[in-house]
Amino acid sequence: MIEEKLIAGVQAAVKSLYGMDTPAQQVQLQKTRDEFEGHLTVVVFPFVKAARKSPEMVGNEIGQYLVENLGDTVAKFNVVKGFLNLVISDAPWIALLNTINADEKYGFQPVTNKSPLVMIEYSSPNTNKPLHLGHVRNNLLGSALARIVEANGNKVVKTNIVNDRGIHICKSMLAWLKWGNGETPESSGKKGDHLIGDYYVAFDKHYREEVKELVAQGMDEEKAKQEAPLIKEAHEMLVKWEKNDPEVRGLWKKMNEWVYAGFDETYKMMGVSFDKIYYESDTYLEGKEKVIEGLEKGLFYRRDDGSVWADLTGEGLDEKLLLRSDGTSVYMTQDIGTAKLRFQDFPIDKMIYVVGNEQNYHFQVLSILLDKLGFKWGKDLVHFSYGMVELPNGKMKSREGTVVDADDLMAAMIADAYEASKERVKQTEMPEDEAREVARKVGLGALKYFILKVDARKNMLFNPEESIDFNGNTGPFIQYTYARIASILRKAKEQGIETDNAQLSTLNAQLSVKETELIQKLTQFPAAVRQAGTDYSPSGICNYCYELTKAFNQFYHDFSILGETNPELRQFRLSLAKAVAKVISLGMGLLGIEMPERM
RNA sequence: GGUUCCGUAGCUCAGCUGGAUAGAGCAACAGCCUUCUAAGCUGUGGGUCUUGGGUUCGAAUCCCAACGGAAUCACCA
Repeated sequence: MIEEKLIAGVQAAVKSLYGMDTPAQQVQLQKTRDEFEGHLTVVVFPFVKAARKSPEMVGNEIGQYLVENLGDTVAKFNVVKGFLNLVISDAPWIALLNTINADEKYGFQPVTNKSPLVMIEYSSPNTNKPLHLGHVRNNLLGSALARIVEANGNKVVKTNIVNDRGIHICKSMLAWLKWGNGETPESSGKKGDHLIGDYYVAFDKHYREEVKELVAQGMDEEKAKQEAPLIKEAHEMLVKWEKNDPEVRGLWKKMNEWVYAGFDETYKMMGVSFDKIYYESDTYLEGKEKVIEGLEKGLFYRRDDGSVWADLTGEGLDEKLLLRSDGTSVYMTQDIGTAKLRFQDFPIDKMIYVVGNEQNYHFQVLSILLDKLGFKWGKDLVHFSYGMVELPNGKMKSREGTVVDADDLMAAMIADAYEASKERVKQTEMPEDEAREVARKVGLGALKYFILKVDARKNMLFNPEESIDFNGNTGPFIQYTYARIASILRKAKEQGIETDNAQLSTLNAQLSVKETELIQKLTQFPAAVRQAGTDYSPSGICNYCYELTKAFNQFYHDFSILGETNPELRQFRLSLAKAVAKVISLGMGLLGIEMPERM
């Protein structure tokens, strides 16, 4: 509101002073740097040529004009080099604070029937092992993105494509048959996904021993990998699965159910959910049809051996296989099939795939193919490509036992948070169940913030030796600030001070710089949400929340809220604190981070 | 080799639609709890923004090249 007014004011000033018409975009309005006095700064360089005066003179003339014509908004100004710094008067800030407090969903765009429908795919696990840290990054990014996109006024459908078929599942099944002795999640007390993961590992171990033995007998290693009895057996199982062999299918179904039950627990703890889940066993045949259709339309071509290809050399890419010579599907074909089903189920306007950056090429190709096949959203599909989580020694490797398990990690974070809270000197007496609940919020908050604050594109480092911090630029720092405000609001209520929907009018006191700048920070929230939506950037929300929190803590340190003797000023500060708590909670809520009322 | 991404303080990271003297956190050191929660606040030290060119009033930010790192280029998924 203030900014629009100022931009119009500068336009009018330039027109009146120098006779020049200025497009609004050319008026550069930015936040004044901390070392100068002011809230907003106009960069005057663009007007210097037309004015034929020095930047300082131009700044002074425009500043003077603004004070004279926008006196209710611009209190005073100063000019440093080519920068015109404007001090905004108190009244507009108080009005803004009122609007923030009046709007429960401040900064969010409403979703209506006319809103575009955005489908977001994330998670996409294999059913042969439990989720690890890499999946955690995927899930947190995906679910945060879904909330951010929704907050920007889109209908969102969260989807998950589960890779439930293929040779990897057969490996687990085979190992379970051979060495499982009928072990179930109930009999062993293990989570289903961990149980299946253990058999996958067991398969791998025995298989490698077999290969080693064959090599020792003089067989070529490549050949040994194909000829090892275990892998041959697994392949036979896969063939049976594809032929719908009742026994294999029965076992497959049973073991997948165990895995899903395990995943559900993990998802629930992580706080992620889906509106629609697809299974590759349902979609992998669908793509074939689409490819044949494309073949008939002349989009693709068939080679002599019967395989089907897309020629993408015109797009600067290679040729891509779509159907093997034996007629079976490849990965790309499955994704086409999944797209087909999804489009039947939902009127998709935009599709976002949250998938690691190792698949950049795949999605480049998929976009072109879907476009050729007539999916209106194919061309503009978004591959939200994120970097790997690396350990100090490089990637996680299951063979070396360096995989960071999602369940273990979350449990460890919660335990750490619990300990940290016990160690605190000023620990208020808290019932045990509340202490556990707070530890859950704080532990998970630390983990989520740690992962989401990093630019998604970048590879990030996780050191299992060092526990994730609870101090500094962290989730708990922000949660702590929220809890402090909650505590103040509780105390205010106890003292009979009204904190609900108190609309402030002009105060009988002058606001401090820290106070007006805090309101200014609050007014930047809608822009932060918008920016995060257009950039697909959860980390932008983290940055914003951190800056806001830091600004509040400085204010909190310097000023007393309940101790303020001027009742109007006290009311204002309560109102300000309340708005900060709300915006923190909305922002962190977009990231899936919960706020504790005390900690 | 082709393509894409990354390179900012000892470490982990912001800042990148061009604007003022490049910022946080961690780690180190020095302060602040009889006062609304010290998971906080304040201060000190720490930089050739990988390098070299270019564009311009102005470049960490845009362009080109080099160097370093990562991913990918399967009848695997």
